[in-house]
Amino acid sequence: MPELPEVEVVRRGLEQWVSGRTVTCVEVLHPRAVRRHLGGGDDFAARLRGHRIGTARRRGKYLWLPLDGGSAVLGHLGMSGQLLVQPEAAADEKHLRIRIRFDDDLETELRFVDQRTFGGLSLHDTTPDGLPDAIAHIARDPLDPEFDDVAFHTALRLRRTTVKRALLDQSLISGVGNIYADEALWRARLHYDRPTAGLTRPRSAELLGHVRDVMNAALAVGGTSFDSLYVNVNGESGYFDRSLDAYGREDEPCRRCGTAMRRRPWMNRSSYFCPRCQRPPRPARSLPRVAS
DNA sequence: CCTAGAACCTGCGAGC
DNA sequence: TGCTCGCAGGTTCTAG
Repeated sequence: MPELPEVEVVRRGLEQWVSGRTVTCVEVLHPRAVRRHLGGGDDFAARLRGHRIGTARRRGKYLWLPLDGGSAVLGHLGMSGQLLVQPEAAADEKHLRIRIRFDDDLETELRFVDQRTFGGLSLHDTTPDGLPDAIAHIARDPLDPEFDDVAFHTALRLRRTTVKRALLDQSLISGVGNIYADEALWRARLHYDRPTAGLTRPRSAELLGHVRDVMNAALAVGGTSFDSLYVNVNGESGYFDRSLDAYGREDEPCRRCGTAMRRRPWMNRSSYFCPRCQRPPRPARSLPRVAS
């Protein structure tokens, strides 16, 4: 479950069901699931054993479990990853990659399940503010109280790129993925191919406001799930798919003006937009030179 | 330095 | 029925 609201739903589940417990046993069933852990699967398991898990944290689409002793288990769900709290007796999932057991008698275990293996877990040292060192390059997310709106606008103006690319750039703003980018752009009536350099302060502030609004709305109903791939730690789906205005709505009427929504291939995926509310930028041409 | 595109995986549904 | 193709909520590495 890829984007910020879905990852936050998982983080809350981990905080409730895993934080405070002590690891006894770790089983790595697929090496790709720990590929970001340089020491490999055996090292991952050995370093985790015996440690108590602190409060689950998140930045953008990354989440982590701080351990006593100053390190942390960093997790990313990729495209199809799930973190599930399951009864120890429950049958293994087909794509179970990592199992973590605890020393208490709750008889539940933490499972990392991932069909496409783009996600994974790894162990890292943490910086003084508690951030795993491996994600120092990830920007704060828009729901972080310390997110710097002015710096974000300045960065947009400096980039020679387009607005959707910028929204998906996790070093500029984290947590936004393909769904919430399209939703925020639809709300802001901005075409995905608009150059960021032309955005005014009010325009980028408005866009940022829509990013926050749509993410908070999704969070309130447990996130977006089209299928059983995207679930919380108890395997339950969210309901925000019913409230999507742009993503996945090709040929359906725009909820503002009734025009048929369009889908365009974009960066090996898709962009959904209203051709009337979200007018494309003027065709690219060379910038006029200053008259001499 | 910066930006755009391909690569990394598995599975599902549509079309032939 | 069975095959191929296109498509999927992401990140990272490479080429230009």
